[in-house]
Amino acid sequence: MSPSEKASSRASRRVTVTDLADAAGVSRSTVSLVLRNSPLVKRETRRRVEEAIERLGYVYNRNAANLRRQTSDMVAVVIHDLTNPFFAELAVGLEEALEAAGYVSLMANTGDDPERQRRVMETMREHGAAGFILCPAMGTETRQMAAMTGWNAPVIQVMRWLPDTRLGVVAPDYALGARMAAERLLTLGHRRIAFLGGNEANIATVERVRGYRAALEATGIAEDPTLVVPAAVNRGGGVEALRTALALDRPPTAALCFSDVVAFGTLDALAAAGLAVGRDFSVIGFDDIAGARHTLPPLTTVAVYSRELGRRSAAALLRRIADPSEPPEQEIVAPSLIVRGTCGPVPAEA
Amino acid sequence: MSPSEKASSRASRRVTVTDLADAAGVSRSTVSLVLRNSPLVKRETRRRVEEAIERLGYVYNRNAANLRRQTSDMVAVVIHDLTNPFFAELAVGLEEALEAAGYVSLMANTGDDPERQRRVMETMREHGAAGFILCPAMGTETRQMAAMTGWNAPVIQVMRWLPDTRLGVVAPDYALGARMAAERLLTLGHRRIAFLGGNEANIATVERVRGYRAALEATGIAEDPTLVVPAAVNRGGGVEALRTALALDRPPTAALCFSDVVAFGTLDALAAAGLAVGRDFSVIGFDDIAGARHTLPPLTTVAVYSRELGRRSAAALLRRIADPSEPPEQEIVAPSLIVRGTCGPVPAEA
DNA sequence: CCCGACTATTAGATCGATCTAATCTATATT
DNA sequence: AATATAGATTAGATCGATCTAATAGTCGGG
Repeated sequence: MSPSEKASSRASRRVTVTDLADAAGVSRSTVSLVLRNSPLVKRETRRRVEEAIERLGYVYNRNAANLRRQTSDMVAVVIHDLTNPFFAELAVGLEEALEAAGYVSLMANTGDDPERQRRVMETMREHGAAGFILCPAMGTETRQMAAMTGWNAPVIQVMRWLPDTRLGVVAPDYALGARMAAERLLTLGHRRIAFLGGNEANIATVERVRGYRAALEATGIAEDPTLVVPAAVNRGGGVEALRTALALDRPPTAALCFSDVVAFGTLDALAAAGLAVGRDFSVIGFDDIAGARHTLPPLTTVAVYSRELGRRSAAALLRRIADPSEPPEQEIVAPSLIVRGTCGPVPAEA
Repeated sequence: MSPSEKASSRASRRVTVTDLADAAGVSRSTVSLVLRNSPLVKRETRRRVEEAIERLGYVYNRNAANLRRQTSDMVAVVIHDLTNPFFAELAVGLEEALEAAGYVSLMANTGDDPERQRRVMETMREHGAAGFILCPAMGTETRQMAAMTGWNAPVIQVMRWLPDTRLGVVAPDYALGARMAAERLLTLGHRRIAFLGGNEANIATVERVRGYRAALEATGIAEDPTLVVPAAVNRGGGVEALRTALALDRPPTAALCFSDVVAFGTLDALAAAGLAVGRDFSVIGFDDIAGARHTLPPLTTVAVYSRELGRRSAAALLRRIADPSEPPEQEIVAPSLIVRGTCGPVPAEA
């Protein structure tokens, strides 16, 4: 192993199969067979090649191999906001499952910028990504999504989706989650229930509101559009939305929030208004992020299991990569209601 | 140009420069010049080639180009925990800067598993990553890091680093941050100050404790080892550490926490113990994550600007990719103290 | 001693782009 | 008219691996 010192110290050309072939006294073909663990090669020959690999410090070139084999072991993961813990969990679940399956992740954060999204997806396509996992940026045009169906790689939308395309989808059943949450509040006697946060341009809001309305309707409660208060999906949005709701002529006694983060803001604003959460006013969040169990009182919320959704979308993509003829599926996963301490019966004087 | 039609309608083989050359009636070389925007080609010729690109739906193959040019436009980003908002911000800053520079990010989450880290780094190396950004998993062996210096691609450690290697580092000045925080508490009259959370196997803890000790020593305060309470760097760890500290014979009147998340737990535990934060007990966090301004009272903390650190580490890596002879730098960035509401003068009766 | 049936190995083409060095016009210079 | 110069294009080798089809070598059966 001492002669190898020289080779590794020279920072020159990289070591290739040809070098290995020369060093081991065999052909490139044989080296290639060894690299791919073919049973065709004789024990002793394999040993010689492996010794050369070790001695010369050979590094396999996956890009060259993929080029020749017309395959790819890269998957594109395009998320709109990784700093949102909900999507960070998703990304981690995705990457974990892809790595386990032998794929490597090309990851990008679009910051909800459709133009940047278009750019990175194009670049990843030029890199020969075997498939795409996409959480579409707000404002993504239908045309752009439709164009992707022409690509020869499968695309799975996660968490958000555009309604009119024939691409795969993996997402929580937002409508069901919202419905379960609203039903909980109805059971507790609440009749004026607000929906706080979100934006009807976003499918995730549309679906949640749909579930919320369905629950009210099933109980025979007349719809009051003023109770649906759009707002930014961050903590500040929650503060603002609650203030708006409380200022109504007939204010609500409970609120269903777009997300846990929005619910945090709502709790802040309730504290500021001197209202006791769970007694004077009830709140339910959405997502069940890590912080949800630590609010005071702990937040009742709808768990969507984003890490698990990451694993499932990876699995769905891998299925379609393995068999492109498989039709795209819409996998809508049921969430569950996590009852903690922010909900109580409707206050007496109401 | 009509015989080419057949090729595009068959969903079979991908379109290559050769197809474009045939369609435009020029050679592959000329097509290649057009693709790279060379000024050598005549206006009219370029037009013909571009028309063919459009018509045949050509997709550039970056891997093939990189193979031939012996270059790479991929950078490896290996983070130990993306679900930690502090690191998520880092990753977003990194990816943003890399994308702007024309690179694509191979991203992986190691979950603090050194073996998984080794595996993904090896895979990314085989993909020909032009450089590596690594936040080393806890328990990473020095040997493994040393091996990377033999790779022909630059490696930058971020946020955490192993002390004995000659790789680049970009990180906050944890010692300075902790020192500033401790000095703040000393100025307010506190004499018994605890350090809560972290683990001395982690350089980030070692450094913070060093800064904390330096501040005490400069004020002539004798060191009390019982006041340094190791704990998990999550919310539960903060709860536990504070309880331990309060149970001491001579309990502290203030605490410097390993991170904001630990500080959140500390605030939880203080509330549970019936102590008023900022009056009975003072707390300072570390990181300044998004939730820090929303605690009650808002958390005084040390801001490390992780997104900016992401940009800087990307810049440092790109410099070394551009000029490999450039020596690795250690870029230790000064943080700043963000004074909010969790600190007050030392209570009278103490 | 030849033939078929294995086992182990290999020469050479190939994946999709780029690069080098050469070729071929057309125009300007002497 | 011959030559130099610049502009536009191209043939063919090349990057690092893999694949196909062919070739040696070995052995037993007839």
